[in-house]
Amino acid sequence: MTKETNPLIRKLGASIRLSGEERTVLTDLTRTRRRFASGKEIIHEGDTEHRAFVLLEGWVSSFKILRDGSRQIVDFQIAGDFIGMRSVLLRTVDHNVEPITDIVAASIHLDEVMELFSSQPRVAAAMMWALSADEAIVVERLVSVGRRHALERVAHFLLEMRARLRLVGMGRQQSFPCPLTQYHLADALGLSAVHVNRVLRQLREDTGVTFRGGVVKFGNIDRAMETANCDMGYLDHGGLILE
Amino acid sequence: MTKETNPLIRKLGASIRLSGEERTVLTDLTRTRRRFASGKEIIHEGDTEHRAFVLLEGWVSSFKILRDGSRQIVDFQIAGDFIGMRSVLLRTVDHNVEPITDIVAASIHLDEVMELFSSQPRVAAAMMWALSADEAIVVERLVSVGRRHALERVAHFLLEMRARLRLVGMGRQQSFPCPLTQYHLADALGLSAVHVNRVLRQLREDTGVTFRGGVVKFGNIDRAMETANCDMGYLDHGGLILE
DNA sequence: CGGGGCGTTGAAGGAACTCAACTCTTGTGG
DNA sequence: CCACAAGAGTTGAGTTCCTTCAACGCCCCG
Repeated sequence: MTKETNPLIRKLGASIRLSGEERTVLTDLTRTRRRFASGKEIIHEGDTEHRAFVLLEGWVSSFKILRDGSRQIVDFQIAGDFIGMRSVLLRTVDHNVEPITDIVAASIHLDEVMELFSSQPRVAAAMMWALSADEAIVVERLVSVGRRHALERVAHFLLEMRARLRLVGMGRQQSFPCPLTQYHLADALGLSAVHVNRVLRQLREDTGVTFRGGVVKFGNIDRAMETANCDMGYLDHGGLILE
Repeated sequence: MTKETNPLIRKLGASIRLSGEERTVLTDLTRTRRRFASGKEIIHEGDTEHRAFVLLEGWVSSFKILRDGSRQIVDFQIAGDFIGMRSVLLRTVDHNVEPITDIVAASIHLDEVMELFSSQPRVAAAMMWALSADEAIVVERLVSVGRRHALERVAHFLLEMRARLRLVGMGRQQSFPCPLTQYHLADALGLSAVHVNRVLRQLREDTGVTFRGGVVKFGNIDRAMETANCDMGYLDHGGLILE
């Protein structure tokens, strides 16, 4: 088997063993590719036209804006992740999506997905599995923001991104590329940017983690894990239960 | 049409117009009923045996426990809500579920749901719609915990529960039954119980909202809405987009 | 070379927490 | 029927974590 370059296939392949036909279906599904520039919102809260995508390259953030202008980032998406699926069945879109980098995404049509459920139930189940895993990430973020201290929150987040990226073959054991700013961290973790900065410094001093120049490096993974006070179990779902 | 008493049918009926046959299917799905006592966990984190339910009577909480013993409640479920669906496709269950009151629930088997997708695609879509709406609630809670002050958070939460209960025909314009304690509020909203108590007092003085004796009463809904700084749009999904 | 985005640091203030004591209610068993 | 315990709610005092405000440095790009 050649090394898989389609990140969706790579990701779903982690949950079930995909047949040749199933790979073809997924390849077809991600055929209509489109580029979007960083910083230009592709989905807006309140839209009635629903758009869903599979992200193939780059990073995006999904977020909500409050009346007072503050922002809560719900999650970041990386290659292989779905975008906008959560509200695709609802009347109006309930969040915004903005590329953090320039991205390549494949647009998904609701009809295609519905069709998939009857023609390719295994693939559909694998999609549901991936969406469940995405939801688990949001839930874990809620736990972080609700009950963890800033230091734990940041350490936990960086380890989470490391694990997610490795799942789609990006990043290494001790580091990963990361286009986020400290403002992104702040808005994702319910902190102020100033405090994120201070916490990053402490994290650097304590565990050798650096967040600079678009790269996150871990000096000592174990110490970072300890600081995060977490085992990342919710990310390693170990394949779809159907298999 | 007689007044619907099955809360699942009532809820899904809000998203699509259900045919007689579809109602029958849903009635069958919720036929195997079981009682559980309050306080006795019915789903545990780490379980490999997966159980999903539809809640028919009572309230439950879904939560995670951290190493230090603190608890983050992810969401409460009320009549008509699904329980445990999020991790039903994952290898291990990633959260705990505990009845807050004595409950009646119908257990759902994965096979039945899979079957539903091929035999009753409209019903399946309605189920997905409901699960999307549930996820929207979790996302909105993340926004609350991340970016709203305690007073807004509590006001917002009480208004949210009011809206959810009305959707399944429980509670009134100005009040609803609520078996939660201040500790539940605290753990759901990322606050301490002591602070919840103070905030409830302020809310009572400001807007006439009372939280006592198992009942929440709103003195002045509009002022409460103002305090919550929110429009509840994410709850009113106005039916499935397919229709 | 000037501006803007991002990062860094200090100082001061505030929102929420912890600790601790006390009250109120409820249920239960003597 | 009362005593008592356990759970829930209330309040005060002191503390901590995090925020806000403000200033400044860096670096890249137009």
